[in-house]
Amino acid sequence: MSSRKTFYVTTPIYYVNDVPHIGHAYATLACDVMARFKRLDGYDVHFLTGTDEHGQKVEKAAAAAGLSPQEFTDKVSQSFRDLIGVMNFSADGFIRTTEKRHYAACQALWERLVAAGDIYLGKYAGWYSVRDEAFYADDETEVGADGKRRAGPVGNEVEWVEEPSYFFKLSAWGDRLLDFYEKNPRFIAPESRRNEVISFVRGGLQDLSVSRTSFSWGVPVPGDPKHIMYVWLDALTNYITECGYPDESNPLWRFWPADLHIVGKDIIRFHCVFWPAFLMAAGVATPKRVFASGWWTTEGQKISKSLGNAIDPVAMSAEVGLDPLRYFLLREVPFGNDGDFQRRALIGRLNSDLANAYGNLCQRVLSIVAKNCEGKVPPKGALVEADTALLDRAKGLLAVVRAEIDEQAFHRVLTSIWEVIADANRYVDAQAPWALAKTDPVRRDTVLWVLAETIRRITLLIQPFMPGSTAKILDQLAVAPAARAFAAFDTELVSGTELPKPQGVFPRFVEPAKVAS
RNA sequence: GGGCCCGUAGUUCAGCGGUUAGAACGAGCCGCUCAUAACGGUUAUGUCGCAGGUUCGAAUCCUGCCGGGCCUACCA
Repeated sequence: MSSRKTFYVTTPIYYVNDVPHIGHAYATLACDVMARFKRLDGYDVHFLTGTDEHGQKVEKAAAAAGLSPQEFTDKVSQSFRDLIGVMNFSADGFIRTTEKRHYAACQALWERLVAAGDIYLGKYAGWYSVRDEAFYADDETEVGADGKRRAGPVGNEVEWVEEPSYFFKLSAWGDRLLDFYEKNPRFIAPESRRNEVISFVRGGLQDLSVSRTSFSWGVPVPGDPKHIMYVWLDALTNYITECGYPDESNPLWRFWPADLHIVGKDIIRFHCVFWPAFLMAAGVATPKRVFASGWWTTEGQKISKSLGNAIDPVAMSAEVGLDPLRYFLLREVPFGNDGDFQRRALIGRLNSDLANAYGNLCQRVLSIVAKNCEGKVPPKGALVEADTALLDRAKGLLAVVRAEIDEQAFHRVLTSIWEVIADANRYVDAQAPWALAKTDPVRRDTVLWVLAETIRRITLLIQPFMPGSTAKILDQLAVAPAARAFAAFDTELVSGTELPKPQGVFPRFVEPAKVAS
């Protein structure tokens, strides 16, 4: 029915072995901004997040908690679903790998891979450490003085284990993957990740063991249910399960292939090597782009459970406000880099960028309008050069921001917008509308109109980052909900429109502990 | 061991062959008073990690070294 361009963006599905922290919120936030931006820009958008719930670890964690795996995952999955509300994420779908539809999709994909001749039954053999629950390659082990073979970080004893396993013929896909990367230079970002992946693939690929018989919490292999599918084959499939795979008549199938998978840098290989190989083998279109985000540290330290220094997005947003937190995460660090979460930096951004620059700009302009223009959008008179210069900068922003959004360069988007905010503050000082009030009210009105109009344009563009706060500002400018999409970017505020009483949107943050001195 | 990335003002970073190396935040001084003690103007600080080399010319290219981070597959 719709001929609009589609845009499909996904978060990683989060492993339920962990409770949500700032890292999860960060990846989902980036997707949320992409989704909101594209919706405002007229796209038919689907934004998916969810939870990855299978595997031996979950099985064991559930047992330890005295719950069935299903009860356990129900509980943890819900905490991720709750994060959506807390962070004001605009997810269209939430998928769980324990859903029936997902089993169906995984099994269908498996059968397609078997039919294509890319899966065979073999034997998985290796040095296994019971303590580490992990296999080690030959060269990762060494025989000690006591004649025992050891491996791993703490040198646990290993034994030779063989178990039947299905394999995916990944070794046959190296050249086709390299070719794929070359023809699709935008497939992996940032650049350094792309280099890593290419050098990994150039180094040669081994066949991938894609089934396990050592546990049962997962998707059974069709026709051989003693085998459970390798969790990554299972997990990656979620992106097409959502679109209805294998039923290509499903209305959501229009979204495949995905435009963007945002992932953590730790799972880049699964998304950039295994996933396209599986899809190509099964004859399914490959996603267009995978972007690897970095990690956050806290005040210079790695986030770890033992230090208990994980940033809780719920508590943090309750303290400083949700939108300032969202702004900070995407402004402070170039997306794709690692970042350090410093409280001082967060407060600094909140006060200087939001309260002083943007919030105060809105407030100073709107309060002059309220006091001088009968609370209506002032009349727009003849424009002079200074007026058009500012208006043109604001108008030009949409094209700049579009381009940066498509690169996931969120910090540059915000930098560009804030340059115009600084211009607007300079313009206020230069034009001094409070002085014009006495000498030239007509000119004053035009100046105020130019400012209100500039604020409107800027605010439209900030919506994806701070949806709650920008809605309040647009309310204060009496911009109708229908006029908040980018299709209305090049309309103008209509003089004479009644405006509500202005109210500050970004209060300064003062550290409660700090006593005024 | 192999590979990738990074080291530039107090801080976070931009610049990636060409006049006296930039921005923001923070600091000093001045101005303004519409505004959330907010805004504007202005000043200051850098052996551009170290050492060689290429070049008329290098933060920018090459080599080596020092320091930091990441990847080097089957827990996810």
